Amino acid sequence: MTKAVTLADIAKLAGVHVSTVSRALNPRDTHGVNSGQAARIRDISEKLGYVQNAAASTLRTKRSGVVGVIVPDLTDPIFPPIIRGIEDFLGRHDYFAILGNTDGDPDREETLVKQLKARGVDGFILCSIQRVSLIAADLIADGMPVVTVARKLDSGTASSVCHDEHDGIARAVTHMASLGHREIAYISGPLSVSTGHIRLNAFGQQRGELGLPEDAERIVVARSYTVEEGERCLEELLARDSSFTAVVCANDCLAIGAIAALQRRGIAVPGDVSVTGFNDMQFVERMNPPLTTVRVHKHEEGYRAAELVLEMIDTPPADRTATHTLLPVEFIVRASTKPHTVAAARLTPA
Amino acid sequence: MTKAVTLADIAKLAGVHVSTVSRALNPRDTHGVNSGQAARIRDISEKLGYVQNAAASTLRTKRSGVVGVIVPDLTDPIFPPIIRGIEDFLGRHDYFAILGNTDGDPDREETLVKQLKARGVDGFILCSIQRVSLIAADLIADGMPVVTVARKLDSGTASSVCHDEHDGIARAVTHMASLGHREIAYISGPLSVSTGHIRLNAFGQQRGELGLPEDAERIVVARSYTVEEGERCLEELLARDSSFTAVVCANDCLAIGAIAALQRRGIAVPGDVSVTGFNDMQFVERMNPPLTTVRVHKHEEGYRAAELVLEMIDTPPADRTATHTLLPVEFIVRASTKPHTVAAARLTPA
DNA sequence: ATGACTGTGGCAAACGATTGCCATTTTTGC
DNA sequence: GCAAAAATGGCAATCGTTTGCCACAGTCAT
Repeated sequence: MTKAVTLADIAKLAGVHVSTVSRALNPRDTHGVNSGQAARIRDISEKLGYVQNAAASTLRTKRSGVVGVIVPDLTDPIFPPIIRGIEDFLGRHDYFAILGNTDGDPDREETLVKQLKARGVDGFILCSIQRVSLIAADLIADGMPVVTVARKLDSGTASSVCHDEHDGIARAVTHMASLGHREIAYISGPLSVSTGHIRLNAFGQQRGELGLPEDAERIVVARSYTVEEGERCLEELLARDSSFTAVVCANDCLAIGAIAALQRRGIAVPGDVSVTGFNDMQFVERMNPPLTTVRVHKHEEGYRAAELVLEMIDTPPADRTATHTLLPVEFIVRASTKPHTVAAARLTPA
Repeated sequence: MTKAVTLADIAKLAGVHVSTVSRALNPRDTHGVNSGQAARIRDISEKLGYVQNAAASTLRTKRSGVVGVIVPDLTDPIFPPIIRGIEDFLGRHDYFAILGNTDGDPDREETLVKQLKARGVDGFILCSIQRVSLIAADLIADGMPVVTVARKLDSGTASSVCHDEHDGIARAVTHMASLGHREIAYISGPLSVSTGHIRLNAFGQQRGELGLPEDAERIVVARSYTVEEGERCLEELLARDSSFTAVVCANDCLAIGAIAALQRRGIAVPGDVSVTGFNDMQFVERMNPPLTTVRVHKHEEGYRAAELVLEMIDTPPADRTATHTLLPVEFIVRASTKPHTVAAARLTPA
């Protein structure tokens, strides 16, 4: 393993003290170095292929250039684009991300946060957080920069970057109504996370505003945002009452599960029942049927979140103020929804 | 920001020297500490909530507990499960991964490697590497542990974890042949990466072994593993000669693109042309039509790769020996392939 | 011309953990 | 019971950077 070039090596070659080299190489240092001298030093450093030893620098400055990113599960297709956005912004500023998966387990999340803190991360981006989180509260109380992405804290104490989920769901409901559907079911996400909560509220409110019949039986809450839960919830819905002609789902995975369950029972989508999702995950436009859904801008969401943490890192804790960014959504009509017809209203389970 | 507990804090409380504390807390240290004393120290450490300062430890030991993982693009659906596998193994051993995206650009890869080295990563897992790579060679020559995953070096100098791609393609070709297809086209991946090279060879060989007609016109090489390239390659194929009844694709994205191009021209899949993919990405079973493909075990692939790097890290460079793991594949028949019929053989572009 | 100031450089002390070496005590072997 | 060896603990150096402070010029204002 070739030994790395250090400041001392450069100093010796340049015939100056290491502190001078450090200053010449570090533009942030207010202590001046003769510009000719500085140029010469930078030259030598370049020639030797110097790269700063991150560990030493971190030890001294307490700045690691790393932010911790915690997600429930990287393999959930919603996260890769968000993370990519985060990494793209961080990379532009010589920062890196360290990733952790919680699988939705708050204990695991706590361990992860502790480990990442020990590793000296400069801030956290949390995609895993529930509406109320002791972990996040502690982190913030400790002066650690924290931003939540795609989710937010009820308390609003952490900066967040989310989408206008209320608008997204409202548009889905309006779309269904404009297609003539009146009996609209809803598969909600878990209410312990902001997305579940906000979207369910939005559904209820928009249904009211459009004067659609209210029926608590037609709302079922999933335990997680998964295809399996989508299937289970749809079965539950059917078990309760099968007179709905449309199902609005709190996200794409739930919608995919719902569609699978419907199709398995011989109920055509959108022939008999229309379904919408939320997120516009990759490839949902190629599914059978192509999914009508709410498009969110995942890359930008992550990018903005990274921007926010880096800003916070450069702001003393006392001067920080939580900002809540709401990105606009788009509504994408594809083939999983169609106008309501009387014939279709008679569901005919196989 | 609450000040972190250090060894010195514990030492003061325990009335011993910091070196003793360090040894008591570090099971690897051969220098013994009286077990009663050690227990007492561990107790105090526990009570104070001590967590080791990673920067200091890294600086001293040159071990960071971080491995660099470099992928072309995290949002390519093949990578998240692999990375998850990597992280799962690393996490079990108190290691973390730092991720970098190259977007297939070797320059970007080089920069990334340099930055990660400066950050003191203990090893690299490369998913981005081409068949011949100066970067990888340098890294290895430098004594850095390197394992490539889902790809390998022609030189074989880096350990690798891959799937039996030859078998995968052979099975796809055999499947097509057993369905009665004889005019089989192939959309290859870029030949600069091992997957492209190996799979193309496998196609040629298996086609020969089954006594199928050979026709160089029916092979087209994609510039990247993307849906767009799949579409372009299929158009190219059609432009050359449209008498094929089956298309074997080097991966799922290419297959999805090929199917899209076919469908856009009014050619039914699998009615007129059968198509296979490779990888069995998430959700391809729900596409239209559900994709017949070769399943690879992505999580395990990553998991094994992580296992390998950690082993290498614990082995002095001189004692290391490159190992090449070949995981078995499964062939999954779904609905994008069907028996060849004479009627279907007449392609009728819309 | 003198004192204050600015520009530039060096010195040395951190940061926190690890580890080779020495010193002491205890244990062991004979 | 004695020498040799093992066990245990402390000391101090070290990893590579950063930064507060001091020192020495040369510059400027008075």
